[in-house]
Amino acid sequence: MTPIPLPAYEQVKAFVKAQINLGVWRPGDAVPSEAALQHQFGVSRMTVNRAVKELAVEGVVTRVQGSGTVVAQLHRISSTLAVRDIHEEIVERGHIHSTTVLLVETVRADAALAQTFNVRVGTKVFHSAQVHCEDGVAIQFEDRYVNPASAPHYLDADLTQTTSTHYLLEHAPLTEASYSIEAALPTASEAKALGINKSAACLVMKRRTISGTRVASFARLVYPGTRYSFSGNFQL
Amino acid sequence: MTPIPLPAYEQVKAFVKAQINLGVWRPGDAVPSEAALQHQFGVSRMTVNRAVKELAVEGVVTRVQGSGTVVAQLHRISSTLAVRDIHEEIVERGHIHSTTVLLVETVRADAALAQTFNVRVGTKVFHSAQVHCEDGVAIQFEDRYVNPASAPHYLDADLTQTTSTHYLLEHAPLTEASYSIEAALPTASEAKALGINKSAACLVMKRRTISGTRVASFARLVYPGTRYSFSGNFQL
DNA sequence: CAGTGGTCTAGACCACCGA
DNA sequence: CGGTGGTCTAGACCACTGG
Repeated sequence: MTPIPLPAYEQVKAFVKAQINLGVWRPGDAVPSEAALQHQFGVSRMTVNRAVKELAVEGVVTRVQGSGTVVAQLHRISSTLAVRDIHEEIVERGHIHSTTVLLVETVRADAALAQTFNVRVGTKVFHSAQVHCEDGVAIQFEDRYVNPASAPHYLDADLTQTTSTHYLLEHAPLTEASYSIEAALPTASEAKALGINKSAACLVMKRRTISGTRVASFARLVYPGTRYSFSGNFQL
Repeated sequence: MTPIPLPAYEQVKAFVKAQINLGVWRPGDAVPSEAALQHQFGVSRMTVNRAVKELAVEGVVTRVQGSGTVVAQLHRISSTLAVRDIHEEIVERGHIHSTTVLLVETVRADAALAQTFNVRVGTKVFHSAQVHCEDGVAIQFEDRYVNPASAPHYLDADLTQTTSTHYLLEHAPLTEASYSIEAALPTASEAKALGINKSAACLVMKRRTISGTRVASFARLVYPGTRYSFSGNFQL
């Protein structure tokens, strides 16, 4: 099968995972100590340590210093939900990305915006709205507010040539982000811009990005439920 | 600040991340080689290797054997979306979980089900439907099909005492799962069971789990959009 | 070819846990 | 206290990349 033999640490990982998947070791059971595995496989402790450490990172086992390693109670069904630049995402699927810029303006922060950006009410904030299309079909409405302190020249950006996500990553290095995904009906203007019915369910992602010590941007991304979905795969 | 000094590999990681976040090293720029960092910090190569390897796993840098290490082009905004047992999730929030079992039955697979489970049309498949409540408020409709080959006694499980997720994890060790999240309107029966309006947008998660070589279960989970959201946080 | 990262060893010291 | 995992070293050989 594999002309190139697996690295030693992968063999150790495979062995441990096999015991778990076959039900030989059940959740809560102890996994052999590093010393035991070291002798069993005839490898150094560093190698065994790497194998088990990676399994711990993957959530397959739980380690407690001084106590030992046990099979994780609930193999959590988790996977990395990657939030990418919409342009890259579309191009990677081999499709054509186009965008219509609906609005670019400067506004004064109201109470809600001020709280989001952690600034005083009345502070200037940039605002843009656009629709992203994949092969001509609208799949995302992007309503974004940008902190001028993080990207002072945001209004000069040509959003038809560079996505705002990309522009911001270039000009305000990302240090932190938080998001939420929920379902909602579109507003009247969103429905119109997306070309969908007002009663069509949409995925709404709200995302706040932080650059350094400042809140750099807040975006509300609306996806028609029938045209877009998040998906993921999880192994182990 | 820190009474306990950071491990050496963490110091190396912190240094590299700082250079990136401060904009000293831009996306695409080369990161110093392991040998260079080794001399700069006066630590062994294994330690430097661990630091940079972890940054690569986190997506901060990209490594190519023989070529070198560069700052990742797009710091992907990604985070682990953990899909947990609904019971655990509710209890962890300090709330009370209750469930109403609407249906438990055996059905014959139609074409779609047969394809999902990779079995022949007409094969027996278990089916259950229930509503999960948090402090008495319905937050999830769970429509689930289970492969008898993976969990032959699923029908005997008391779903009011054990969630089906938990039961399946106990009886059919999880090896793989895939899911998708989209927005949709509930079916008439789902709306009724959840006690929501038929035109209320919902999050719909479809999840297929694999145990060993068999598809163990397929679930359709419907969350009222106004009562539930997925959220996550991402750093670095 | 020289430089890079990928893997591995045979030690070592430490902090922590449970008995 | 002995056993555990967390970290670290100073070497080493290899596969791969680029010029």
